[in-house]
Amino acid sequence: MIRVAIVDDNTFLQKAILDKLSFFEDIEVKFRAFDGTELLEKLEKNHHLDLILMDIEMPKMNGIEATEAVKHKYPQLKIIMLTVFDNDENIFKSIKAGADGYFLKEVNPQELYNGIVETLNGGAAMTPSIALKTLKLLREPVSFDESVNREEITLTSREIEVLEQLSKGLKYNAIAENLFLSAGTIRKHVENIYTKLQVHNKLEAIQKAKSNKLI
Amino acid sequence: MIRVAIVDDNTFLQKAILDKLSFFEDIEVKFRAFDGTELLEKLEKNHHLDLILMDIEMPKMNGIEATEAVKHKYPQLKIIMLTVFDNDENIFKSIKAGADGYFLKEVNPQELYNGIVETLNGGAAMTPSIALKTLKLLREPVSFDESVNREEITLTSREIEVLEQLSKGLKYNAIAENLFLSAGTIRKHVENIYTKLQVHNKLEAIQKAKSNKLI
DNA sequence: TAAACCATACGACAAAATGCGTATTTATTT
DNA sequence: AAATAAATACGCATTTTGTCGTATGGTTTA
Repeated sequence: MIRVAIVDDNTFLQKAILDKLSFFEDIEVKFRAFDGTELLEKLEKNHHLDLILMDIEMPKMNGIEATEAVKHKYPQLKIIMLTVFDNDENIFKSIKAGADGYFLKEVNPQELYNGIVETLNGGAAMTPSIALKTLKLLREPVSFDESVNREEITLTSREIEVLEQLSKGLKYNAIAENLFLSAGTIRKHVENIYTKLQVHNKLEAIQKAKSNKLI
Repeated sequence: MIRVAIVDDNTFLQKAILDKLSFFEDIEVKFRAFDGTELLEKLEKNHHLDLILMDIEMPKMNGIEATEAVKHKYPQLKIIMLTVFDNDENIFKSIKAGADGYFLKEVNPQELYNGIVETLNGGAAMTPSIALKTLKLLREPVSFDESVNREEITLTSREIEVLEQLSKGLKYNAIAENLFLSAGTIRKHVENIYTKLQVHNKLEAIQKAKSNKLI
């Protein structure tokens, strides 16, 4: 059985998706949610899921933010975006957020089913019109991204130096020796870095710093 | 003052480099070593250095291995390769190992000095003939690399799954919940991963796995 | 059928990392 | 001159990691 969740604020469209899935006996819709917040709550209690069909336009937490949050906490869960809008920005942001596929809601049942199966087999799935847009986005990089997404975070040069050594896998003591400081100071720098980047461990700090081109 | 170390197994060539550097009063040669092993030993006691001039052909531990080791432990130290050979493989491997510059030993004093200063200012330095080779190497990727460097490491699918979640910054408990296992099992998997990859922490495991295209 | 490997699980100890508070000195900015 | 930011440093409590050993059932393979 393929365990699926549907996230959409529109009851009518939720029903439409349910109908499409009802043709296939090996798909079980474990639950539905009306926005990202509700999805995360329900996942807390039951993340015994394979895949999420996610709308984008939703109140409270939209599908892109939700995708980011889910992928961060449950990287093994597959997510297919299922939305009526196909503008470049949504597609781009969804991919960035970690979506595994992107369908328009007008997709027919069989294609949707195939897409789900392919995604679970480690592939990606999208309607042709979306695929074309994806290729174009790849050919001409940048655009909304970068400027929009990049937050205003500044690290001091010392902090960057520490972070760079951290990213090599060095321990606090080793970094302290390298920079002729006490280990306590390194720890304080790291602490300040975490606060600035709003993260709670090395890995996240390094990843966030890299995505913001700080290191 | 710019603090420099010279690593070369040939006393005669060591002297030649010393002579070239002697023209510049702001360069102080802190010590000399005859191979990578000796360099590492001396660095243990005194890594209050700015830059290392490194030969490639040396007994015990050659310049490429030494560069890798030094860069791993003391990422802030700059390293300029200084060798008589300019074959593609050496250049490529040196760059991979983290060298900040690459000069042939026939380089004249002023150019060497300029290269050192530029490197310390965050740039890179190399003789034009090397620069050309570098560009060519960039244009036609692969070659010796990949196949040579890549070791035979295989992780089980479960281990890869765990490693992927690790790379997202998840803690053992979170991964355990995601995969419906005990935290102890996750730790055992991680332990096995470390043994296979011959590393001792998350960061190194993730980096090694990525460079071997395991994740 | 053994042997080897894999996935699972627990316990124990040491080392490392994280979070929070506090404090001093120096430089920069208002 | 006062306020602010940066770099340095220590201490304490707690959590997380890393390393070791051991064990069991299942699967694959020689």
